Order: sequence, then C-alpha cells, then structure tokens
Amino acid sequence: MIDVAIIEDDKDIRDHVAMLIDEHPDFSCTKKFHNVETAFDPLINNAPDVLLLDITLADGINGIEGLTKFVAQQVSFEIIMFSVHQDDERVFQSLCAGACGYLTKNTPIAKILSAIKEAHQGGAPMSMHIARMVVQSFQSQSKTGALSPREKEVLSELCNGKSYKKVAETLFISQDTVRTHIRNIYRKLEVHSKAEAVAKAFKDKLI
Amino acid sequence: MIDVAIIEDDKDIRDHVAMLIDEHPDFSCTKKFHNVETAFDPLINNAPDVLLLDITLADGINGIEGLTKFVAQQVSFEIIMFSVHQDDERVFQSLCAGACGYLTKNTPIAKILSAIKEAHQGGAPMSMHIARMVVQSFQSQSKTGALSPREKEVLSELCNGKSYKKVAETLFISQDTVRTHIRNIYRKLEVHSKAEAVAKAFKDKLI
DNA sequence: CAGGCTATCGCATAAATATGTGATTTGGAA
DNA sequence: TTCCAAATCACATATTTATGCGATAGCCTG
Repeated sequence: MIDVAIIEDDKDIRDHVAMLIDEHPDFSCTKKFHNVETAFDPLINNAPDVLLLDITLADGINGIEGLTKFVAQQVSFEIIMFSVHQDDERVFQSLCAGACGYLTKNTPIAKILSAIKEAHQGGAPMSMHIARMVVQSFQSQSKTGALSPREKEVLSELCNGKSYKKVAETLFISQDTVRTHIRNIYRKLEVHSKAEAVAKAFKDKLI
Repeated sequence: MIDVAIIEDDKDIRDHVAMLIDEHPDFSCTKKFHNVETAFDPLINNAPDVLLLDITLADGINGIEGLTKFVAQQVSFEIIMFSVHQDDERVFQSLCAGACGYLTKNTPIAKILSAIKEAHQGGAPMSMHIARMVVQSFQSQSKTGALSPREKEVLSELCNGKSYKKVAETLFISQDTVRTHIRNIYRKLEVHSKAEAVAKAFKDKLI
C-alpha cells in the first residue's frame, strides 16, 4: 500500500486525481493540499511515500520553491513534479532541485499510478517527451572535433586545475610546448584565457 | 507496425527476444545480426524504425562504438542500448553518443515492447534504475551554500570568462574588491586559480 | 611533392593573476 | 551589545598567463 500525497491548487484536478489514486487497492491518497504552506508541517510530521507536487500554485510559493524546502528538510519521501509545462527550464530546475520524476498533467491515470509505484521503487518516472528532453541534454556536443587528441589532453589537464608547469610535468613535455598547445586550443575554441577554455570545455561537454 | 532490428551476439538471446517481439501483432523483428559489421550496410540501406543494440559484442567493435558509427551516418531510426551493465560509465556514454534509451537485459518482454513503442513515438525509454541514475546526475550538491550571494555572482562572471577588470566593470565595484571576493571564493572552494574555480563551479553545478 | 596539420621546443614581454596585509561599514546572530 | 560575516576598497609583489615571432620533424592528402 503506497501512501500518496498531493499538492495542487485546482480543487477539481486535486480531488479528481486523488480519488482515482485512492480508488486503486494498492494506493491511498488522503493527504490533499492546495498549497505548500498548508502542506509543509503535516507532511514533515507524517510523511507519505510519494508526493505529487504541482509546479504552478496559485498562492504562496511555487512548486519548485516548495520542492527545495522539502529537500532541505531531507524528507524521506519521493517527490514527483506534476505540471502542464514541459519547458526545459522548469524540468531541469525540478530535477536539479531533487525531484525524482516529472509528469505532465495530460498523463493518463494508469501511467500516473505506475509512475508513483516506480518512484517508490527507486525509479525516475517521466512523461515520454520529458524523458527525451532529459536524455537529449546529454547530447549537446560541439567543436570538440576541432581539437587534436593531444590538445584535448592538455585541455583536460587545464580542467583539472593544473598550471602550465604541472601540465608539462604530467604530459612529459616542456612548458613551451604546453604554451603552444594552449595557444592553438584558444584559437580553435575562440577563447583567450584558461578560465574561458575550461568553461567552454564544460559547457560543450568536451571533457 | 513497428519495424525492429536487433544486434546481439548471443544467439539464444537474439532469437528469443526477436521472436517475442515478432510475435506481437504491432511489431516485426526480422533484422537480426550478431555484430555491428554485418549489420551496418543492411541497416543503412534498409532502415528499421528502432534498433536494439547490445553493448557487449563478442567480435569486432562494441555497441557504443557501433552506436557512434550509426549516429555519424545520421540514421533515421531510434537506437535503444541493450545491456546487462548498469554502470554509470556506459550509460552516460551511450546517451551522450546519441542513444535514445537504455534497457537492462532483465527487462520483461512487455516492458521491452512498450519501450520500443515509446522510442518510436519520441520518448526515451529507460529501465527504472537507469532513469534514476540519469536524474540523479542532475543533482549534485556541495559547498555552494558556503558562498555568499555576491561571491556567487563573481564566480558566475568568472565562468563567463571575464577578467578581474571586466568583472569589476560588470558589477560596478573596484578590481580590488573583485580580488577580495575571489580570494574568499578560493578559500571556500579550496582552489587556487580561476581555472580551478570555474571547473569546480561546473562540476558542482553551482552556476 | 607541396601544402596542411600535429607535436615538439625556444625566447621575450606585457598583462593578468594569486596572495599577503591591511582597513571601513553594515546588518544580523549570539 | 558584542562579535562576525559580508561587502567594499587599497597597496605591494612574486608568479603565471597570453601572445608574438620563431623553428624542426613527421605524417597525410590531394
């Protein structure tokens, strides 16, 4: 029996979803709230297994801020964000802030139930298109190809915070050679400092 | 009718999975290969909808290298990696290289079928624990909290590749103040150069 | 085989950075 | 109220970086 809580400002949606969850013999959903403020203490004191948290709440703090508050309390329950939005920003904000899943509101009830179950079992349930977005975020990649293997090595050492001297020692080459490589890296990446090169390396995931 | 191909070196698994897929009225699976080399031309010339690609192949190039080759050809089909492994390294390598999903081999056939369907519809099917790993990769914590708001601003500017002078101009403070902030950032993050600070900022996702 | 790119090395120097040792003000925590 | 962290500014200096202008040698590709 999985104990589900829901925070959702729209009374119709809240009651409807809660009822559909509660009807299923494997789930209960009696903890219903219309905002984070009223939900906070009850959920801290009497933790559910899984919380469905709406992102766009009418009054008070929004869902992502609420998520942050719950995470700060190191709550034991899993939190699934529940939203009409599927824009990158909120999805990544939610996942970074500690949500374990993200469902869009058009998700059919059967999927919601299996998502709750999955979250409870240590999974990360997401609507189909959200999952694709998340996976695609790993696939940025860019000008890496421009760098020669040796240059990539040098850049990688810079990303480990090494000075020219240390890089030279690590790669068994002279400092002047390191200088030359870095000069070429800068030209190819169109940057003019170690910090910029490192930033670009991370942004473009070339490391 | 979704046309599925499979590359898997173990004949028993290959035939078994292909048969189970093929039996379902909504799927066909007649394109079966034991390695990437023999699969390559046939799949380029006669693309399936979805490819199930084993990672550990007995002979020739491995699944991830194969994935890279297919992606390089800008193939139109979706590729789901299929593996016994669930170690971070291979999962992230696969997703970065362009796989749309990742299934472990213990996945029940019903799940495999729904995963194929999901991939075909633009989703990113993953085994439960894989999904959680992926989501957790967004959640890194650390000493960020240690930085004051102003220090975070300064660090953020450094990550944009700015020099002390530029940061000073951007934040309307003197270069000496920038120096002081950076000094404090270094102390808190335990680093000793801009490059290291930027690297840490990205690694710990404090930007 | 000429023209490119890679990888290696050298010298020189202006600019930027890292770090030490100060100081003042302000607002909140103890 | 006392104390501390945050934010601001200043001066000094040893190191490190960025960049210009070289050079040699190996390897490919047209």
